[in-house]
Order: sequence, then C-alpha cells, then structure tokens
Amino acid sequence: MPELPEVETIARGLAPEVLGRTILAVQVLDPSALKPSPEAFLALALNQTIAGVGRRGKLLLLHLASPAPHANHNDHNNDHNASTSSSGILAIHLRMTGRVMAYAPGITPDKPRAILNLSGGVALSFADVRRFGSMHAFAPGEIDAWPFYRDLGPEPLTLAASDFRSRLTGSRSRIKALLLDQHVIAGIGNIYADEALFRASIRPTTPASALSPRQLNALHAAIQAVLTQAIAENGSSIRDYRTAHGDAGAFQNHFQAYGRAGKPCTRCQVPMVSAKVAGRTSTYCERCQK
DNA sequence: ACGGATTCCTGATGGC
DNA sequence: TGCCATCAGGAATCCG
Repeated sequence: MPELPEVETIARGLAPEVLGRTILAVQVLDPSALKPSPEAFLALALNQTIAGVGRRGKLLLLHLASPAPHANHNDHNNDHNASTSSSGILAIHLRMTGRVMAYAPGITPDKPRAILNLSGGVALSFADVRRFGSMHAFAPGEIDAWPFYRDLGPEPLTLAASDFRSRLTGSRSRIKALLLDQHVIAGIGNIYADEALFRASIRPTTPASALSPRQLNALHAAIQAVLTQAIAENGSSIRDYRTAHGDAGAFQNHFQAYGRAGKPCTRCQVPMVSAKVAGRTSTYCERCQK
C-alpha cells in the first residue's frame, strides 16, 4: 500500500517524464475516480502544464500552470498576467492499490481508471483495482480548504524530535493508532508504523502517555531511518505498488516486523506475534518490544 | 477522549 | 475442482 516512501518514489520517477508537458486530453474510464466530478476535473486540468511534482503525506501532487499565452490577436491580454502564475493542483491519493505510471505510446498499462494524455506523446495513467483511490482537481488556492489536506500533520522526515514528542505526549491513545493518524503525522501507514515500532522496541499497544522522552526520541529516529531507507530502496512492493516506471520496490526484503507473524524475531529469534491494533494487523516481538 | 464497528472494493488465499 | 468465507487496508463516520 503506497505510504510516504512509495509516493515519494513515484513523485521522483514521474517528474522527469511529465514536467513541462501539457495535459492535452483526459480519458475517463471510471468517472468515480475523478473528483469533485469528471466535468470539473476536465475543466481544471485540460490545457494546463505540469509545472511541479510533489508529495504531501501520502498525496501525490501535480502542480499545474497555465501555458504562456501566445501572441494572438483574438486574445484580450490586458492582464498583468498575475493570474497565470498561480496554479491549480491535481492531488492523487492511491489508497491501497493505486498505481500512477508514465508511459510512452504503444504500452498498455493495467486497466486504468483514467489516463492523462500529455504533450510529447507521454501518457500518465491512474490504475486502481480496488477503486479506493482518487484524483482530485483543485483551482488555485482551493486545496488549502480541503479538510483532508488542510488537517494533515507535519512531514515526518522534517519534523524535529521535540515537536514529535510534543504531538504525542498528551494522548492516552495507543502509540500505533497515533502513528497511523494522518492528523498527527502525515504519511505513515501500517507497514512503516510496524517497522518503526520494532526498531524503537516499542509495543504498538503502549499508550503514548506511557512513553518516556527517551523512547519518543528513539521512535522519532526510527521513523526517519526506516522512511529514508525505504525511499532509497524505491519503496515496498507487497503486491500492487509499482514505481512510475512500473518497477517493484525492494524494501519489502528488509521487513523486520510487517507480515512476519510466526517468523523469528531478527533480534532475539522468538516468534513474532500479531494482534489487531487500531483495526489493523500489527506484528511485533513480545520480548523485544515493551 | 478513545476504541470499535462499518463502509467502500476486489483479488488472493485457505478450508472442505 | 469448485465454492464460500475470510482477509487485506486508508480514512470517514457513527456509536458507545
């Protein structure tokens, strides 16, 4: 499931393929993929140029810009052109099975829900078998009013340890529930929550309020380390995730917790156990994680 | 304030 | 082999 490292990998791979290209057409194969509506999406995206590729939490962001206006006697360009510098945004949430790929003509991606045909013969496809994901189009400035975006917590890779501690210490919720809560920290999902808790030797069921500053510092460091390593490995491919070029990631080969129930702990060899925490399967070592 | 259940959706998996 | 139940999970929402 695409979490921060997977979305970051897709963004990095996508950028050189799509930057500066114009959205010439949108093939709508599943209207429910496009928000707020296919019509609104088309109106905001068509003839816009992709001026930036970014990420916020698990959201993939395509920053749009109006192409430089031609000298055209039909236009009434008395503007000072301030409006053309502000940009709309396409925000893509892949949820569980979403894939975003850039490909050349002749290549057929797996069952896309939508395809953006870009200038230069490049296509950008959005596929998503389970159809939980979506592509949202926003007019300039509107994304800041979108509750999901507006209420995202800070980015874990640039979050100071002191700020991380202060966001968690007040809560009596179990630590894993907080790590998964996008309002607390943005971008962590089930895989990296389990991996970070294992590295920090913290049990997912521990109330945040029971963690010492030292433990919170260790967790902060573990989160940054595991996310950084996962990005370096192009993310984790359990089943559906692929990079923007259709390749699998490699970090799944380094899992120490996620999906390892019944297998020996990499540290103490005791079999890992799993339990439902915050509604998610959580795998941990009863001996190493307290 | 917090946890649990439910909803959305489809493919993989395991039991019989 | 074929069928059915179960599971996987991000996030919103409702309920206790």
